[in-house]
Amino acid sequence: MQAACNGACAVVAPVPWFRIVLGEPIVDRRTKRREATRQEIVEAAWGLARENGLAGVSLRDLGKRVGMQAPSLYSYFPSKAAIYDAMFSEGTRAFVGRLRTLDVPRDPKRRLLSSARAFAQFCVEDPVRYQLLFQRTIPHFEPSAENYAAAITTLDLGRDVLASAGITDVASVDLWTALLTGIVDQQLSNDPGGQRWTRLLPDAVDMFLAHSRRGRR
Amino acid sequence: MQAACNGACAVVAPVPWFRIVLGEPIVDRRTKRREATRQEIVEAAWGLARENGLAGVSLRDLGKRVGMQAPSLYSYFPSKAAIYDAMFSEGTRAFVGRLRTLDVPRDPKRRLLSSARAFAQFCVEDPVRYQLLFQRTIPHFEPSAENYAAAITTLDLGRDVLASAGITDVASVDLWTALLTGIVDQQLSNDPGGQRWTRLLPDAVDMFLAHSRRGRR
DNA sequence: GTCTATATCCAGATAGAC
DNA sequence: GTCTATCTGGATATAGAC
Repeated sequence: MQAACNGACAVVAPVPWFRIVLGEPIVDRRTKRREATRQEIVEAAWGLARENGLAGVSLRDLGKRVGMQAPSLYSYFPSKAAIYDAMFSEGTRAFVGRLRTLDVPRDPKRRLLSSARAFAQFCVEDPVRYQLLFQRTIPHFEPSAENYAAAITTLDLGRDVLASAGITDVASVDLWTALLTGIVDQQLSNDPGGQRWTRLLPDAVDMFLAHSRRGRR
Repeated sequence: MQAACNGACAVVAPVPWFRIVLGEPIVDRRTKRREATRQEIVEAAWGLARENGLAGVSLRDLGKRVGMQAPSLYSYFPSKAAIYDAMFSEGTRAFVGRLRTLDVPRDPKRRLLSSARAFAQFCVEDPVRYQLLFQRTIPHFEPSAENYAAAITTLDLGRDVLASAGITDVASVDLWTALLTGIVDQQLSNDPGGQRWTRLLPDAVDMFLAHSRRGRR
């Protein structure tokens, strides 16, 4: 394939930008292969992060894991931050995908509990992903503007669930996010792998709804 | 005792351990001076940590700040971890000191709110200290066994406050810690310097007490 | 105790041959 | 695209003179 396309078409991209924007499949074999390798690198990075922590991902180890030398990674990503960014992007996509599979019960209480469980489950099942997406603890990395924006709109979905239960005032929403993230955080840091805190979710929903209803009387 | 005094008096300890434990003043001039320098180093380390993050404390910078070359620090601490440990120890001492200044209202609700406010205030006023003491996010550091034990017994004081309000079951205690730490965490990460979440504390206490009382009927 | 000099190790990133 | 070799800079820690 290299031989069939020497010289010119290495420079000129055969796929116009609007086809990418419209989400059409990228047919060019080389681009496809390249994308597959990028994906492979990102997955290896996740593996390393789970083993050594997010900050423990080095390009040397990463190269070793995908079977190439560290500098070769720069053919696929312009910097290490770009790799983190790709991970971040993949994480938010996974989160959106998870939300889509969620059934939406009629009863507000069930609905709130359902979404809370989904969120907690998503966080707890992959602490490193949680750390990258929701905590901002990694030394010199911040997600790119577009990725960050995507994450924000994603988190607004949680607000919508509350709104559908008739809860819209800022104080209540803030109280709910504090309660939910507090449960997740305690679970992850004090009983990783268990469910000492996540099992309190139904209790938490009861408590919260009773209180916010009382406040609205 | 070796363990209770690592670093400072590791080589020659002119002061018997029980005098330290009893809190008697250390009279030896050399030891006194040495202790003062150690304290100076620890304070400089806090300053650096507040500016560059906990992981951003390097021995080079630290030496520069206290006016000595980096290797000279090893005359005062056997390792960088020992410096973190001294910071950790100082942090827990500050926390205990804070708790002591706390008035203890008769009314359980006021008492709970009072302790919650004290905890939140302590965390929020120095995020780096909070990170070192209560989150365990710093790369290769874990507090020494004794320091960790001290911190644990300290945190048990929070449990005692709940017990004095008649709340002793694990689920309720866990729910309370999740709620409290969730508020602090949201405050620190989403509105640093403000009080968007901490001002919800009275609300949170109301909600929690109403729910736990209902559960005990 | 403090210094200089250095050891050792690791990181991300670049240059240029092939 | 991938490699080797290297640059640059950072870290903790040690050796030994003074």
